[in-house]
Amino acid sequence: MTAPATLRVALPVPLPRLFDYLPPPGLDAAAVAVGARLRVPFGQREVCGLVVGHGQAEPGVELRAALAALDGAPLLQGELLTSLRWLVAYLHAPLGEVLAAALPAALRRGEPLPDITRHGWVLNEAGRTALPAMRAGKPKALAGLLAEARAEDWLDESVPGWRAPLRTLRERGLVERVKAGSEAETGSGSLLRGSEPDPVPFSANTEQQLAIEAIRSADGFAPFLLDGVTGSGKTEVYLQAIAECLARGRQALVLVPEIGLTPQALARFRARLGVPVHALHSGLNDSERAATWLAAASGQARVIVGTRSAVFVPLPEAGLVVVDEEHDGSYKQFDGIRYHARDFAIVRARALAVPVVLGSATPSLETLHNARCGRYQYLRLRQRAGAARPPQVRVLDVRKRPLHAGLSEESLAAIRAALDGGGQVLVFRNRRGYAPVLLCHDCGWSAHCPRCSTPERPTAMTVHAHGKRLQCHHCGHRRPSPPACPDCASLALQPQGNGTERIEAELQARFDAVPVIRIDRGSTGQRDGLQKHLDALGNRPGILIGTQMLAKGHDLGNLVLVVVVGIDEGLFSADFRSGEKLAQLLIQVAGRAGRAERPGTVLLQTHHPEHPLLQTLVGGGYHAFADGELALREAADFPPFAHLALLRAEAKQAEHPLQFLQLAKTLLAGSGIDIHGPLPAPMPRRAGYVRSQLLLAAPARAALHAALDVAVPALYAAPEARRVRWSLDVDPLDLY
DNA sequence: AGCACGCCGACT
DNA sequence: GTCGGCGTGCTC
Repeated sequence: MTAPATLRVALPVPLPRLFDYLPPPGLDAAAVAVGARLRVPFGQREVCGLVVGHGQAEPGVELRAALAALDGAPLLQGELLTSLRWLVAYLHAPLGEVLAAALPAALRRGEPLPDITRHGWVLNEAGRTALPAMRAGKPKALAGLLAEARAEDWLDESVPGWRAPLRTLRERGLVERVKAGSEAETGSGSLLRGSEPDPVPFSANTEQQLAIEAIRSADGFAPFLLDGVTGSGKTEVYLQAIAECLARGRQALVLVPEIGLTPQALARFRARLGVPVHALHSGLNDSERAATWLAAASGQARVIVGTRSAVFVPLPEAGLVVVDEEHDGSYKQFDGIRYHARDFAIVRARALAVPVVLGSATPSLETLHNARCGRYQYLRLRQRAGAARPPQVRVLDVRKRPLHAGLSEESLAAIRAALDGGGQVLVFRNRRGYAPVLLCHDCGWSAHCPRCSTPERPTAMTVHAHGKRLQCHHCGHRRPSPPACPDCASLALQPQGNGTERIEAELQARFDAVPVIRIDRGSTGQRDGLQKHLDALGNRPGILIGTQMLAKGHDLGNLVLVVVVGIDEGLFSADFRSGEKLAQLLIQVAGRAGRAERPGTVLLQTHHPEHPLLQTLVGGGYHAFADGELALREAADFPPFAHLALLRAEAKQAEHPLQFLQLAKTLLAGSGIDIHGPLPAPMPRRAGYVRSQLLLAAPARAALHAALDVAVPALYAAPEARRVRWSLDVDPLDLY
């Protein structure tokens, strides 16, 4: 007698293994497809997993039967499933967790597939008869449109408030509801068609045409870096490439950063492309997300624009992938499955054999390096569209100057002048969660690690124990905080940091005649809250105060001055990527000023006016900075010239993370990769947990992964692992 | 990750 | 006397 057939199931649990089940009662195992969801008993509970294979029961192992197969056809299959398996190997993460992360939450929980049938409205016989005689008004206007069947989603986008006049037509018995593709639908498939593409002719300059032509002539997988300054028309290139892709009958996927998916941006895509554009972002509820995901899987959705997790939509008819603002840190997931959506987008484009366009005014050094090595085709847009002129950038030395809530008197005078001239001001506080650095306000001195610093790359020591102690986060070196500045003997040593609240209070007191609006997560509810604030301000003089949220996106029509405070932490942060992040941020913020006819001014307040990053950036722009930074990274064996992974662990008892990481170090020793640590994390205590980490580095990616392939399974099995919360971060963006 | 089982402190 | 703290172990 042959062994019973079984189902191999990946479950959403942090265990690096699969589980075998007998098929649900009354069902043959072969009838359950790979890629379908399966509800199974698991311990004392029920969970929903994915079938990833079939097998045979081994003698002596008691298997439980699955409860129900949830899908007749696979949900995950083909290229997406293959790419996700690649991701599992790359992240060294459990298959079940990765597959769960790729599914929209509603489907992950095992909910039934939502109905994605599209409906529309069309005039019936009576309606066509009545139309000519109708009184002018909204019902008649709508009736005119409904001479042809129109989809509800098209009406949502094109005819605001259409449901009220529709009600009138329905009460008079003039219209009927139809399904897309049904016989009642007049015309040929008109429900699937959107509005006509915007007839406004598109005028590309030479550089844009070259870029469009290069993307058009790509055959199969072809990665592009589209490197263009703010206002150079990257979006126009995307739109042309997408239109081309649609014309070939293929789907397009566009990834945007979290703050980039504004209603205005979507409206522009919709107006220009003439097909429904499916948005996938945090503002949607679970069933809307599931519906969009399925619409992509069915081929119904032709253009999908979404944030990080949209990289997991199925694309059975893919033709193009775009990653806008590819340098943006929000593409990296920071908990759970720590994937990078930009990197995974490239993997998928390769598997799908389609072009992938990475766009940015400030490309990440990884991408820039790939472009310069010839791995990506390098497309540059240097010309700004229209009359926009770049802003004037000035570095403001604030050493020994009196500061008012962190603002120098020169900055305050500039703000006064800008407001008096009827302009708007943005006070941008750089705050990216850098660990605090001790700084001398009189001379700019800050503490550097004597063991890890080089003249080109000083490594800051971070402030611990309420300012009493300094510690290097690379080598663990510790010393007490000095009572006075070792360089100038000043007592004006202070940990960096002036919150936006204090700046707001100061500016409100000084400029009480104009609105002072603080924008941050606390003061502004969600994405729409910010837009409402901006709408209320209009073009009137006023002051905006904020952090990253204000760096880009929303247009401020009358912005003439940007004051940037708090950049010194970024100049000397312990994190090797802080310079790159600061440079990108400063360029992006500067791009906010002077987008109108008059050039804007950007003031950079600093205790380090001579710092090479500022000098290079102001003098030579982002690419001059990137040249220097890449040389430093190469000399110091940092990415993109080395590959990193960070093993983190935390527990309430300090010895547990150390024991765990020590074990990891033992498991990895002898594999030829560099191991640094275990070190206490720069912010070692959070909510009673003690955190520690082990940094792994290798010049070649293969060596790093070979070492992890051996060590990670052993870590899962180790008793030390159960006493800590641990995670592995491949290609970490932050070293903490 | 959940969830149960199991063995020690402050409460009705 | 029990309610509940989180250490340890297991999940086809």
